[in-house]
Amino acid sequence: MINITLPDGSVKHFEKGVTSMEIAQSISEGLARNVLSAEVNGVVWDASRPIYDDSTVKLLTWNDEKGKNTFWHSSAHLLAEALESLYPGIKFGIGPPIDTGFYYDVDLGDVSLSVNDLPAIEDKMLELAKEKNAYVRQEISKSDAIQYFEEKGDEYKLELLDGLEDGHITFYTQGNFTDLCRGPHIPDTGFIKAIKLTKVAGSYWKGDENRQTLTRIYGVSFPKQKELTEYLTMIEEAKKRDHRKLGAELDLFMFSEKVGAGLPIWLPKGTQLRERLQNYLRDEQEKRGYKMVVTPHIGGKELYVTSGHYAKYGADSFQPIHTPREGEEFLLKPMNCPHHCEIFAHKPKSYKELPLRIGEFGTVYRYEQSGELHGLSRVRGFTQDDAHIFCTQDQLKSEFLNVLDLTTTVLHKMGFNDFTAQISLRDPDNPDKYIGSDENWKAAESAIIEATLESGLKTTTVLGEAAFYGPKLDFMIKDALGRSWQLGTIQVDYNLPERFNLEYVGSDNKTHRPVMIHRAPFGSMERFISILIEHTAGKFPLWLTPDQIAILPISDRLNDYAKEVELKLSKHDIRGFIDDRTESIGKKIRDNELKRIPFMLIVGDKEAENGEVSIRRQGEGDLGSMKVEDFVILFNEALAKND
RNA sequence: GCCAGUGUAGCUCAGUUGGCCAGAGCAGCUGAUUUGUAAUCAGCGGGUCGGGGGUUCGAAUCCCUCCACUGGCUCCA
Repeated sequence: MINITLPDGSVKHFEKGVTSMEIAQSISEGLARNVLSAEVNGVVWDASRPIYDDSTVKLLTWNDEKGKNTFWHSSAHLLAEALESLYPGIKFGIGPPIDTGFYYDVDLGDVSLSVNDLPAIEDKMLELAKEKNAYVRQEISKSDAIQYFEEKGDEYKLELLDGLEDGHITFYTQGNFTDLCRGPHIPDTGFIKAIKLTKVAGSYWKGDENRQTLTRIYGVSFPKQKELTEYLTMIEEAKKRDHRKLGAELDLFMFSEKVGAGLPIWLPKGTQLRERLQNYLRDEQEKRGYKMVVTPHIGGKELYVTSGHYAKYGADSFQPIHTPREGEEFLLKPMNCPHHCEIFAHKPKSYKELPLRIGEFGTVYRYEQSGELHGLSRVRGFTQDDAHIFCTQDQLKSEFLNVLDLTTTVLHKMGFNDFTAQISLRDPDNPDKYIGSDENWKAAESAIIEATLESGLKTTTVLGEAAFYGPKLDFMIKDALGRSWQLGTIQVDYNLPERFNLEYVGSDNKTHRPVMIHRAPFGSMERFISILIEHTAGKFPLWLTPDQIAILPISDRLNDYAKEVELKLSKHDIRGFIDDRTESIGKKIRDNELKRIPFMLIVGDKEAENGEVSIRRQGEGDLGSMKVEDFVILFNEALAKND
């Protein structure tokens, strides 16, 4: 007999070799039907795997992230089985679960797959799922495993096997499909009731663009049909919030092929929004001791040779601008820091001037790869809410905390509460990718880690994601479709001060090298606004939205009264417009609802007589009539609540 | 940049076994209507079918190429 400890702390006795499934059955049949896998002493196992020693066991179902992972991992195997039966002879890369669903990378040889082929594959998967084939685990020697895949002719699996240690290799088989796999898996394919293959994409083997292109098939699966239907509805709703769609509907921005791909054009409404954001951010920064500057959109090529950027990015950037003077070359600025370094170097600096915080809404141009462009999120010309802080080594941590406070303050003001701070450090296996000394890197990395710890932010740490000149902290946030984007960024840099030979005179009357922090709380105005649009579905906070009110006269004869109302409200800094088109009131309401105008003020003869307006709140409907003065109060209350 | 897909009027879309002057709704314009909480009615104008090249008696439709966009991959100073 062995002792099994359950999450509630209770201990039950079972025969040696009991499975998690059997433990579930001992609790209830219903639970047993829903067990996907189990966490045994902290490791996720197959529910069907025998347990031989005293253990702590947590049964995992669809309600556990780890249970879902098992489910989706098994679904990837089912996809592979379906693919192999439909396209015999294909080779398999990897097929992991992801945040939502799973994918499998396959080499289809000469076959080219499109989304039109997916329904047939789904059907095959469902057919195989109905067979309720068990996922059977098998420990196998490395030589036998190699022999299996050599006979099958799957060089990808052989390459994966190459990195595995003999004695720790397992195969999983369900139906006619066997895969090299660590597991675990769900008991049988019958658990998978609903499947949607969502997209086909190219991917590089091992993520290396110099290696084979594989076909990646993405899918998502569920234990109940209803959950798939709900998921699909959610995706449809998310698409309605897409900033590219809303940006066009709300007349915020546009693109023009003639102007160029990835070069957003801000329309009047979008410009109002953007400038209000900038003003807000400028105020917050000036409160924190930043000094704003303006620098040109171009810079001499030597500037970027000095900074080191020309050597690293020159070939893949917008190419130099030439002038009538032979040999003279300028580059569109891809970042603001070299200009700011020149500002620092302009006059001798004393330690008394530090920290020096130089801020600029600086527009930069980067020749992003064509396949990368994406609405406002990834563009070739964008405006950073940039600043560079020059400080002493001692000031580094407090400056870092100051920036963390600024960033979290502005993100919260915008209603973003769900973001993570990603600490990006060096790839220890690839020191050649980075410039700067080892000591400096270590000092910078520990400064970031310490400050972030003190701030109490939700963090993740990723090795190998650092910039080439220093480690960084990025604020990651998700768009409507769950894709993760980097917004704000804070980067420590020991490199540029050296390259620009920046110095200050210390209290010891000796020269010292300042430390530099690059930081942008929004990242770029473009990307920030793209995320803001998706999070608010176009219903911007009242203080920020381009038009706060629309006055809708019921007929032409009320236009004069509408103007009176508009004038009164503008004296209270309430902005908007009169919709005096010769349209029915129903039509005007509909149009202004769709434009997400927060308040509609409907004025007819009754209102004009009494000095009133009839209020309609966007998305809520009629709030009844009130005096104009009372509306001002109502409006200011809504403003105060940051609605 | 790579893989796959898409591109017809300002917008959403129909039209593809190649064949009369390429259609609809919305938007726009003109006129009528002066309207009470999500679309008033009528008339009119509007398209190099993404650009270029080719096949064909004939191309929106088939082929090549370039561009843009979409979904991923890679990249992101």
